[in-house]
Amino acid sequence: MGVSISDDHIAALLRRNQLSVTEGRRRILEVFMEAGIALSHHDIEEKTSERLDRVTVYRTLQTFLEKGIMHTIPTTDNSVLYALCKDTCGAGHHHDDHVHFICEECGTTTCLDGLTIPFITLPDGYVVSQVNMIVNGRCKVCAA
Amino acid sequence: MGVSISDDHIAALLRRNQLSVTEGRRRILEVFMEAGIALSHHDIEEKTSERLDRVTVYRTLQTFLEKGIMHTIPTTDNSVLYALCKDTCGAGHHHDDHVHFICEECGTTTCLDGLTIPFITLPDGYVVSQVNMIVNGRCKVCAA
DNA sequence: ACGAATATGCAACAAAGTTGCAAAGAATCC
DNA sequence: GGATTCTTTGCAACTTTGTTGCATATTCGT
Repeated sequence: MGVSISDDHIAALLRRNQLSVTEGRRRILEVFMEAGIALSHHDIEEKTSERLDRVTVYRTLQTFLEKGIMHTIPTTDNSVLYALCKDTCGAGHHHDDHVHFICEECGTTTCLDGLTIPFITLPDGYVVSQVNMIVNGRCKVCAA
Repeated sequence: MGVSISDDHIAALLRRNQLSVTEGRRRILEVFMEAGIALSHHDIEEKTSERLDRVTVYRTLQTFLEKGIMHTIPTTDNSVLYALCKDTCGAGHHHDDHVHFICEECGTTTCLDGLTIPFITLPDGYVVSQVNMIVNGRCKVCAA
């Protein structure tokens, strides 16, 4: 089996973050890149089952979060969503300042990368480290 | 045991929302009013255990959400948080447009009622129904 | 105070997430 | 390229979280 260009890209991404290149990590990153939207743990399990153990998926996502390869997206219901970070994100410094959109109809969550979260001023004494903005509604496809 | 003023207030709140006044509902609302901050299901179980069944807590919170007595707050980790709505909220029309603050140090989540979420314009085709804004950082007490 | 309607607790279950450990797989060094 | 070392994976067992059906208890209207 040959290694395609995007496989190389994935391998490079992993090595850049001091992670060994394994089949499981490759597969999970592929799933995210193909999907292009934010995915829940459950989504990932479905798309990789018969290949990866539940526990492996948990641990891999945890690792990706720590390395800053992915970030989580808060949702109004219980589910935690994971999404790939832009290349400009590193382990320490996240540039995760874009708006997230969750469609009530089709359920997909997209990163609105072009839309920066507006700056807000908190009451005295509060120190801000991260701001999240989640918009619920109907997406381009469903609202049409 | 006499009925205090705040008990009366709680009873009135329940009746206003077409809910019968029960010991469990009273207790849960009391817990929230005493706490003054957003609580997870787990928090509530702890503070009401020996009195209320797990299932009752789940069902009561669900009911409060439906009636608009409470709202949920999204968090970057898994947990779902519940908070009392302002009196101006009703079942249909939520005025839940304030910023939520989660302290990384003490873990408390507060509703910054005075801080309204700034208006944003989404790309063409998107229909907005709700906007959430969650700020992570250090609260007044912990940052001092 | 009585009867209808609703809420509660229990039990059993389903789903989600965690931990320890042995085996398999990657990376390193020669 | 092959052995060694370190990391990752899968399995099993478990904890936590959330759900459902049903009998009992509680609330509310009259």
